[in-house]
Amino acid sequence: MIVVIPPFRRWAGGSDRDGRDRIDPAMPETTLAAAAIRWYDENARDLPWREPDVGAWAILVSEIMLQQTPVVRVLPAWRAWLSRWPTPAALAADTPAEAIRMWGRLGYPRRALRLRECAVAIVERHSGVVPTDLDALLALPGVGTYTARAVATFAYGQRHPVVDTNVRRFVARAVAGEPDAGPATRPADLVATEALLPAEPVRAARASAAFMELGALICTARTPRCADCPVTEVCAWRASGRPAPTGPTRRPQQYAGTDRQVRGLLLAVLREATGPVPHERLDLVWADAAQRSRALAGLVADGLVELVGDACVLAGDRPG
DNA sequence: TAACCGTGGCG
DNA sequence: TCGCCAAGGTT
Repeated sequence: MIVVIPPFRRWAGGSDRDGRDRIDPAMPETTLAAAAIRWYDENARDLPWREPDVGAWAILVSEIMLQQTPVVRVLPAWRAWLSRWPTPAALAADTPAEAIRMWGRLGYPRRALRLRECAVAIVERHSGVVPTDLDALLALPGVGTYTARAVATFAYGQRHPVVDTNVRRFVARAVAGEPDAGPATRPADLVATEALLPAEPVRAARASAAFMELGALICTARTPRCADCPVTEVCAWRASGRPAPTGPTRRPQQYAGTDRQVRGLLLAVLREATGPVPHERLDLVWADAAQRSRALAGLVADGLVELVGDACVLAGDRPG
């Protein structure tokens, strides 16, 4: 396996004179981490899942909810969810339908289903305690590379690179000098971010939180606030004159007129309903019958909806 | 790898 | 107005 030494190693360790090619545990933490943490100490948002006494379950719930969903919309949903289901066991004992209802309009309702499956798995495999092991976390439904590392890091203080879209963008700019990150997280992104982390685990966790916060508040996708950035002195993107993205811009995902919109409309009706919803009621939400039935079939296949005779209910809802 | 999977707010 | 974006995961 060929290991490519990224150019930021030139200054990542604070010294490049010995030409070292691997991270020395005793090496002082990176310029980026130190500056980011200093900034984070003064500028971090007061988000409830960052409070010191918050448990792993609450952090896991926040991470799932925050997938592709802005913080402001997650805040009330997170409070309501944990108030109702303070433990994995509590959620595991309830129906998918209630989880889907509680999810409200956060979007991507399959996450509600997976979060409940996650709770079931935690009860069955881990005695109701969110596992600490990275591989055990990765094995949970709805938990991928980012979420597993985020929980292991922020809930348990382990030292892992935590790479979300904010961190990818921040590292792509500050370290690689690129105007934006690639569309998906790659192993190389984990390697590049890991190289920036302080050696001490709890401080590494703080660095990860700081990188994420910088990406969310300063090193934003559209209009980066470089004037307020704590690492602007060492930012490779700024040093090269903030070049604009060159390659083909990936087209944004479509929504209007797609099956996803129809699924959303159908599920909104079922969420509000107290009993089984006749097909005639669902017919009202979308004119195209073929697309309507395709969307409904998708909801059923995903386990969000069940057919009860000539009507529909959220999965697990009692027909009567 | 790329398409699929919601929803709402903002520039 | 409407394209773009928001703490991804799954297939």
